[in-house]
Amino acid sequence: MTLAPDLQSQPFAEGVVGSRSQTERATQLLRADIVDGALVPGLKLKLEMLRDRYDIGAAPLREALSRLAGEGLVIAQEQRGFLVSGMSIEEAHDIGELRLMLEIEALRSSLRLGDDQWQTRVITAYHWLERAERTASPEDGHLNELERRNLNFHEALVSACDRRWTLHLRGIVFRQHERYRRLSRIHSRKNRQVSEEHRALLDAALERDEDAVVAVITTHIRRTTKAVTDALKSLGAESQTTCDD
Amino acid sequence: MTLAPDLQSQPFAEGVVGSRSQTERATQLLRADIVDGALVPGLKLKLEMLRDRYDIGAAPLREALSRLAGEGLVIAQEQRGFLVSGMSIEEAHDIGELRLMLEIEALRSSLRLGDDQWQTRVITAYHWLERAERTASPEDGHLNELERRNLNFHEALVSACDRRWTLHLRGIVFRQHERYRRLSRIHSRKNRQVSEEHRALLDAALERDEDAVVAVITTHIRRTTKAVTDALKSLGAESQTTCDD
DNA sequence: GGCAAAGTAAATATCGATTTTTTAGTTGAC
DNA sequence: GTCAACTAAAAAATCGATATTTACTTTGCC
Repeated sequence: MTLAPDLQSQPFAEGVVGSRSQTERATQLLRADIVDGALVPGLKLKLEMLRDRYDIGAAPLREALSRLAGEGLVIAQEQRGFLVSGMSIEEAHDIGELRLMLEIEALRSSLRLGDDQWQTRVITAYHWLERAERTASPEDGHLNELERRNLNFHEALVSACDRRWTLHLRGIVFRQHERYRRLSRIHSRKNRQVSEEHRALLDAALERDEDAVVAVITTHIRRTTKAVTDALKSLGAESQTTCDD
Repeated sequence: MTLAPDLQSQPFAEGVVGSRSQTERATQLLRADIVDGALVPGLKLKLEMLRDRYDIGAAPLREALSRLAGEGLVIAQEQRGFLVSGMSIEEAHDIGELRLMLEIEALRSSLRLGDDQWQTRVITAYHWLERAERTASPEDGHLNELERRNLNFHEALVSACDRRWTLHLRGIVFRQHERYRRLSRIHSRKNRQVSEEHRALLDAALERDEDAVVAVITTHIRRTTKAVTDALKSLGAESQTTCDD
């Protein structure tokens, strides 16, 4: 069965705000703002407010919100509008484990199927990330850039996986995980370890050593998740709400 | 037919078609029609057609479709409307394995946390299902009823799980899996084995024997998935498309 | 003063009409 | 005959206005 021709290849997929449709634009903007915390967990998403913020009409906004509700970033409350889905320590843990499971599946498949192009994508993405990791600055724009390149690298690693549903769910969970990472600004610290893990990931991937990759990714994700829950605990910052209506 | 006694505990309070909002109604109707195959894979979902079919305006329909796109049942094509997401042998396999993974996680958690109420729910749901399984008839309405009670039973089993995201993803995948089961009418056959597995599942669950439950559910899901892919192979019926934008 | 009912303001949900884009069909030049 | 530019019809996306529903505030009663 033919693969989607145009969707995969490009490393720098997201962020294309130049979409022709308002709905698409709204979806991307909202997603970005929720993931990076500009729209805080539990916040009521009033249509008028969003209309002002993005200069997009109510209809496309509602469609975008519905879409995000399907992904679980937003909660749709019957007759009472939408709100940013909550975050909690328990969910952080849940998400972390799911991310690990899905990432492992996707990586295994990708390592088996990856061809030369894949290899090139991985190497390119790694160097791009590595460059950003070296210049550690707690500045905000840089943090965004780092997160973007991190996404890009992990995406490249699994980009040869042919299991569409695994990738789909992985995408949903990855975004949630990123949201938690960002909430608990764990970036500047431990950068050393994380960088080393990325390097190890690259090496093991290029060797097609599945077990090694799994071992590294497990440490990598578990460490991150641990840091997130620790940060949340000390923050005491929580909110509730389910991930579905 | 009166519905399940208490559908609360879990995130997915389905089945309530009497919702006040058109969007909710549309979401449920569309979901049901896609899962049971009334709207076939790959079908273009034209707004006018849906308006006639459900007597619901375009705006709520579009919102419902966006929601389903987030869940992966529907594909949203920029500026070219929506279509029912495709089905293929490869995806059947992918979905099957994901369902297994997620079901295991949810079951483990549920078994540990389940209280008396949970036990009651499980037993009730089992008997309800068992009654339908006994009267095997290939008639259509009965098939729907069977699938409904099957859903109800499995939902009851995991209903004590407190991992919201696991449940959310499990829900998405369960629906897809059901869709495949239905596409390849594997119901009437093998009913014997399936029924036995349900019984084994019940017993092991009430014993809180995690490993036994995992063993049974593994056989159960793998068998089902195998039957689905076999049926698809002989059917030769496939269609493509990705599950993400 | 506290509580409940009524009324007002705010926000959501939905419709109908308009604009834009895509798809299909046709014509005409090479 | 093939391809491309143009045109007409269809469909999708979006806006603006209206109808509902919810949230808030005031008022009247005990």
